[in-house]
Amino acid sequence: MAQTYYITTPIYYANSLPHLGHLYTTIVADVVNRHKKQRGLDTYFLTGTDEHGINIQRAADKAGRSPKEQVDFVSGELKRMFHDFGLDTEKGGYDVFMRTTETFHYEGVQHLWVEIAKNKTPKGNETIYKGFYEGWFCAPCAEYKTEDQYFLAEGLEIPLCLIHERPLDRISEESYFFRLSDYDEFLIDLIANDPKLVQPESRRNEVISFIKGGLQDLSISREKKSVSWGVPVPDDENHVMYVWLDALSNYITAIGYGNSEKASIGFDKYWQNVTHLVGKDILRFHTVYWLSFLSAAGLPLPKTVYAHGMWLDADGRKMGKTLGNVIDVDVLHEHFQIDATRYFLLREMVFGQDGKFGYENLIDRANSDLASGLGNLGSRTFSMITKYREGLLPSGKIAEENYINAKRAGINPDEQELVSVLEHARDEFLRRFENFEFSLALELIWTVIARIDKMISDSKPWELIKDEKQAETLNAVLYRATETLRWLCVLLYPVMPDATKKIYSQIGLSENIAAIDPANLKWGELNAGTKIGETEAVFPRIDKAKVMNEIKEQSAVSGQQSAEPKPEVTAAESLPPAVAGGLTQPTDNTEQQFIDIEDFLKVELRVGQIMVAERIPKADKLLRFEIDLGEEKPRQILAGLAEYYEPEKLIGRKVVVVANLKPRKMRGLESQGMICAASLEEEDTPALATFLEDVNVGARLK
RNA sequence: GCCCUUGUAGCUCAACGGUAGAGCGCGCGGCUCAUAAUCGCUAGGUUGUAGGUUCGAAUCCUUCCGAGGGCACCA
Repeated sequence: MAQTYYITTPIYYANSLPHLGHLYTTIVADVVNRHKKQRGLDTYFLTGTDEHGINIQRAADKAGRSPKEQVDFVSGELKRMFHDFGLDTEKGGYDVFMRTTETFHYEGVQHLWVEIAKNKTPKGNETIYKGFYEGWFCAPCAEYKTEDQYFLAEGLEIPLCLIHERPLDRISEESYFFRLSDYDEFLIDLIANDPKLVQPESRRNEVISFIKGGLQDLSISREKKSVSWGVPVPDDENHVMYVWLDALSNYITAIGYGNSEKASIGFDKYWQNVTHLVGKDILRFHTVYWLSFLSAAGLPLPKTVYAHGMWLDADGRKMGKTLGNVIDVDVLHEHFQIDATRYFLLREMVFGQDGKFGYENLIDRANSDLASGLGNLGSRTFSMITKYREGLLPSGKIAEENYINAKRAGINPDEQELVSVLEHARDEFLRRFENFEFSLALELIWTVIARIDKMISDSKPWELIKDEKQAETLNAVLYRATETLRWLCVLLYPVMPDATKKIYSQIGLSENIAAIDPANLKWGELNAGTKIGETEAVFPRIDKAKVMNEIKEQSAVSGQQSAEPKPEVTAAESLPPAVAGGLTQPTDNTEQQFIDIEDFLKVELRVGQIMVAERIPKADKLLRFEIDLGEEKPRQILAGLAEYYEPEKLIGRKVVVVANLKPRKMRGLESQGMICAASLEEEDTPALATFLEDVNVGARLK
């Protein structure tokens, strides 16, 4: 019976639309999955969406949908993207698109809860207990605030909400807790003793030092009255499970843990050898929490949790809407071959580190490595076979009496030298692949390509053809090039399934390379006499200037569009909250409050022009502005925009300023007002309020 | 604020105590089978800064400057 291999991407949170990050993780998982299948393993590949929680409710409310409609929409969009990029089941991609709103998952995760509750922690305590979750709560936001979401004003003890700048309430609610604090020693032993478990090493060290800092018990439920969109806690109708327990357990429920619907997939079979791919931002949850949960339930642990890095723009900055440096997956799909994108993603990023992604870099890679490199090697080889040998692959054997001629042409009569090189490259490639060193593995393959190119250039087949005595030398060159290409197709198949299949069939072969184990490749198995198939460019050269222009025009257009509010969102938002609230919005804490015109007029909004904008040393978020409001001198105003805007680019811009806001000190600097900006989601880039018409500095808004 | 990582040729990175390398890009030359592809050659770095340890430092230690990351209930 074949060994099994189970690989997962995170299930993506269904509150935002698909982006490059989703695509990247899923492509890597797909590559690994195809590779393991080639190696003969019985694999299972999971991706999907995480569909519960307060943020889903909010996203749904904002879009005027029910939570179910919201998650159906987002998971549909994600599936569409995966389909576009050939990652779906029909194309040999994922085996299951998991959704946490499915009934079998409810069953499974409830079963898991009960199993955990039955057991004791490593220190002999109850694993789950009832207590109170206490935190700083902002009523207008209707949520608990974490440390980075509030600030302490000078002289005050009660923190203020960063959004509303009003005091938070200290409140508590009943909650079930998982006794995570009992798992610190267990986790440290586990992670420190198994270097493969948490990778890469730098992240592993971070996780260990985090655990050493001490673990707090984890709240794993919320009262139904505050969060209703979730899996009910077994035997307590007042609670639903809170995010992580629900989300993480998808990896086991999807293959049949605790439910009968998926039992046939085989929990016992696949759960014995698991690899989780995650983004570095959620590594902790997949190690500290997940390993503890599993252990508490008496279940086997995954073999590897690998955290990959983030894609930055070509200049190394985070991608964001305001900077306009987001890589648009639809643009990728429209302008680039899927396989070129796959190759780029694996070749350009050292897996585990951050990487830079620019369309220009992608084009350069595609042109130099794929078109000029692999593609051209195929093209020149097949063309020579067609021209010189009527399209039939000659034998690579050189008779002894011709050795001298071969040597004269710079060709080693003994092909064993090349075979050793190739075998070594293959073994090394596989080793690097096992270690998730994709970029190194691919780099190595390209040294082989260079070697064959050099063999051709050195032996000059176009001259060999003129000399009858060199017929066998020429044959050997052609055979060696073609046989090497066959090997490369098999090796590169997981990364570029489509292109390698094409090249393979251009060689004239028809087996399914998805099922050929590269470890079993043997030199010489390519038969002489093979008829070269139809040849056309597998990697067409990309006209850089042209494509870059098209992309620029396109993003200019879509930029304008996204500056306009999307109709569906607008419609929903313009409804009174009571109507837009949907099914689950609790009405108690969203009391509708109207203000009088007098109230509004108390707020002095004025047009200001930014004269100076600069970063503040050691402050991640704050920018310091000097803004001309038509007063004697410009005002100093601080605003938390540093993550979203380049200060230099803001100079000269006219903005809306709250002019009579009580001055306040931040980082030792006094802020004399506030700049108005709009954002839908909290993590959205705030858009600065501005004017289409020319307007005088100091003008009042009313 | 505390902790960690990092700063090497135009770009991406390698060398991790012993005369600084590769790929891409640039320049020149050769070749024509090939997707203006390919082959060869050249150029270009006092290895962020200032000290120290050592026979010898990009590599170890310290200072400073710059960049990135981690410091939990948000998936």
